[in-house]
Amino acid sequence: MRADAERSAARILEAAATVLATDPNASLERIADAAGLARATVHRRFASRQALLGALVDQLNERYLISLTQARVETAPPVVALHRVAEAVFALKISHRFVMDLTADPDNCLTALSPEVVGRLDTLFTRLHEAGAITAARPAWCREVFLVLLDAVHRQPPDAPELAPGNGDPGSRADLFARTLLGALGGTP
Amino acid sequence: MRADAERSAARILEAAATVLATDPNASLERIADAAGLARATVHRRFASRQALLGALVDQLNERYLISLTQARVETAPPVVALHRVAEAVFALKISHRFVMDLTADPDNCLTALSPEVVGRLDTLFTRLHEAGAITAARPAWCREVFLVLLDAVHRQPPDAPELAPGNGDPGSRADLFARTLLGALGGTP
DNA sequence: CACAAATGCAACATCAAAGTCTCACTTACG
DNA sequence: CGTAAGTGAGACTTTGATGTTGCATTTGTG
Repeated sequence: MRADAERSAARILEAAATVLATDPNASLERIADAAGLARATVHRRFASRQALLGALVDQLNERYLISLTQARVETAPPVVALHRVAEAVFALKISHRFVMDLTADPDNCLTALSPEVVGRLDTLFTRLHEAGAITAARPAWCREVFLVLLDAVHRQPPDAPELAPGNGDPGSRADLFARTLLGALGGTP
Repeated sequence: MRADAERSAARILEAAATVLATDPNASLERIADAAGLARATVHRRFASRQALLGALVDQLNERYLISLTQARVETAPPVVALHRVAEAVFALKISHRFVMDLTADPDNCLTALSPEVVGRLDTLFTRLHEAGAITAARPAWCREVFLVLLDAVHRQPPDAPELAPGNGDPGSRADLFARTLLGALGGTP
């Protein structure tokens, strides 16, 4: 594969992430426009819409794994790890409505988040519980709240008072998110 | 309008609420099937898909208003009112993903929840804040968390341990929801 | 009962998006 | 530089959903 082809694929994935964040049902043409490419090129790089979505999910999972590793979810103090994960996730600028839609899709047997990502997230929640940072014990419940709150914080405008004074940068959002999540799961932020 | 026609309209709205809860993009044919009616009948009762969605939103708002009034959000102790509203909302069995999707839709200028519902919800949040039940001060932020957590609790299976021992009835879900929301907004459930 | 209204059924038109193909062109890379 | 690969543009087919219409049948209501 030539270098520019690879670049095109990357631009398409980036554009898809951006466009699908605000409209999970956007057409491939809108994605192509956002990427500055012709619609035909999208079809050349990705055989079908399903394939593009799959590649997007794969990329999401890869980046999640990197973030989870860098946050040392298995070894660092769990609350610290949570903040690190949150900051990394907001830096990704990925819409989690998209993930929720995929997991809720009936004809989509595979959950959007890979088993490895789910497992490591669950590890984090288990450690948070053992450390007394949260009272919720069941990782599946924690994960659900985790995802919807990511979405909620992601949608706040950059000038929301809750985000002060960082003004919407990933760190500021991560703080609000971690505080809200810990409270929601029965902890004392 | 004849009595059975009115019944059909009601059945369609009910089926639409059920089907759209699991798939916000379900076709009118699936909704018609769920209602046990022909697709043509759906088009007779509702001129267009948009009209059906509008009617669904109207019904949602009506029921919300009734619930807010019955919960006495303006006068009862705010935490009690919150529990009452939550219980009523879960009894409605309405998907809030649907609402979120509508509010996020770019070409849908009108927000799904009516100004009156939004206003009365904001009153509740303001009273919760004044009473010291939550620390979050901005109603818009509270509303966002309110909606996404409704969705999260709504999606929990009836046998989730968090719901014990009511086993998924509206009251049990309402308790989990209120506890989670208060914690998320900085209170002490 | 008798009539008007509602429904089911099927056919039809319309439309947007997905997917395929060709061809002229541009660009990367050996 | 020359070739092979990538791209843009456009035409085309297919598919699924929406919306419309006509007609026979059923059903509610005065």
